Parts: sequence; C-alpha cells; structure tokens
Amino acid sequence: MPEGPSIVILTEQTREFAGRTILRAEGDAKIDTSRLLGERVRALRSWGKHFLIELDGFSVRIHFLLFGSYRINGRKDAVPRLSLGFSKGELNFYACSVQYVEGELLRTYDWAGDVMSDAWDARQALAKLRAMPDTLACDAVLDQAVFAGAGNIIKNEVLFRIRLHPLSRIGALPATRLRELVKEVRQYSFDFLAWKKAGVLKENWLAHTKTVCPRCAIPFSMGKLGKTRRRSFWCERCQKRYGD
DNA sequence: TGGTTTGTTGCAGC
DNA sequence: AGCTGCAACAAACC
Repeated sequence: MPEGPSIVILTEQTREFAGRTILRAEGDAKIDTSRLLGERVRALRSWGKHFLIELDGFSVRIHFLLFGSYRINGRKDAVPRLSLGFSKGELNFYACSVQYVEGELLRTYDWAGDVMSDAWDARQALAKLRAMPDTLACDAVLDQAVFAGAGNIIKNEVLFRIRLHPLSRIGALPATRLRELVKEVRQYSFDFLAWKKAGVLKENWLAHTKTVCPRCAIPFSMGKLGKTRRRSFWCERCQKRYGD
C-alpha cells in the first residue's frame, strides 16, 4: 500500500466521491471527527505517500505507513481508524495515521517534489540533491523532501536499473549520473503504477527481495544501509560505487 | 509458526 | 545542538 503510485491508484478509485457530502464520520483516530459532518469533498489528491481529502479550508491527511489499508464501499473485520459515510457510498481506513491539514492544499504542499505529480520538477530535485553532497544514494532516494512518494521498493529498483551502488555519495556523482538518478526515480514510479494496476508489480522486480543478480548472475548483496537502515539489495559487480 | 516489512514519529542518550 | 538508534505502532505475507 504505502508507496506513492499506490496512493495515486487510491485517488483514482475514489474520484467519484468528489462533490459528495460527509453525513457520518467516526473511528478511533485522534482527531475530532465531528468537524467533518456536513463537509463537502472538494477533491481527492495524493502527495507522495499522503492521501488527501480536500474540504473547504482544510483537508484530511491519511498516511498508511507500513500496515495501513482501506475499503471503498466495503468494510473489513477491524475497527476503522476513520470511517466516512456519504450521501452515497462510504470510505473506510484502517491502521493509518489521520491528521487535519489547515489551509489550502495547493499552497501548503510542495507539488514539484511529488514524483507522481504533473508539477514534478526534476531541476528542483537536482538542486536539492546538490545541497546534500554527503548523503548516500540509498538515503537520498528515500528522502521525502526530494522524492515524495519514493519508498524502499522504488529505491532498490532504481539503483539497480541505473547501475548505481547504494553507498555512493551524492556529491561524488558525475552530473550525468545525478540527472539519470532523478529521471529514473520518476520513470520507475510510473512503471510501478502501471504494473501495480496490472497486478504484476512483484513479477517485474529485478532487485528488491532478490538473491541473484539478473544481469551477471552473482549473488546479490543485502544489508540495512545508510541512516535510514532500510533493506538494500544490490550487485557489487554491476552497480558502480562513487565516493568513499 | 514466527520473522519480516512497500513507513514515520518521538524520544533517550550521547 | 544535532545526530543516531531504538521503540512504538499494528497487519499481511511467506
């Protein structure tokens, strides 16, 4: 559920709820759900891994973290974190983080930083990366201030696809390699989206959870690298390491 | 069956 | 002060 493309799918699946009025709001989220009663949904959006229900002057921000789930016009056998009943249909969210965001979404969020957004700006991402030369590639891809929506699967697949070692220092990358990194995070995110929709995401993984390199057939390395300590899968032979 | 994880926050300790 | 490591959260998968 968690990475950006999956949230894009959720916004598409809930498009029909735009314009509807919230008639019932409950759940064990630590927010005042009564505030939602009578509110009309202006839009459903995603920013990175955030799912946003835009209302008048404020929004509901849902983050699914690692374990969150949802049901559209259905329920699962669990207490919902947030359950919204509309004039027609209902939305149920489980095991997620729910917060209010005050003000206008289009002003409060950095839409150029969302890898799935039409407003995505590769040049701004490049500038952010240049300002963090000591950061490792494996941490940089997971940085939501640079690549909002990128997660651990995207990290491993992108670094393998462009043959870049996860322990490379960002400041040691030649300009062409840095541009390639930015371009591929966006490109792979859309491949992820298409494969997820087609139900073939896992079948297309080249590196994530793999034990053998599909290019040269030597065993993959695996370790919890960088400040983020997230699992990395890489090939010592195929993925070039810059800096040290 | 139990270990693992597509994620983030907050806090203790250094 | 700023960094890092860890716990907490909590559910499906293999």
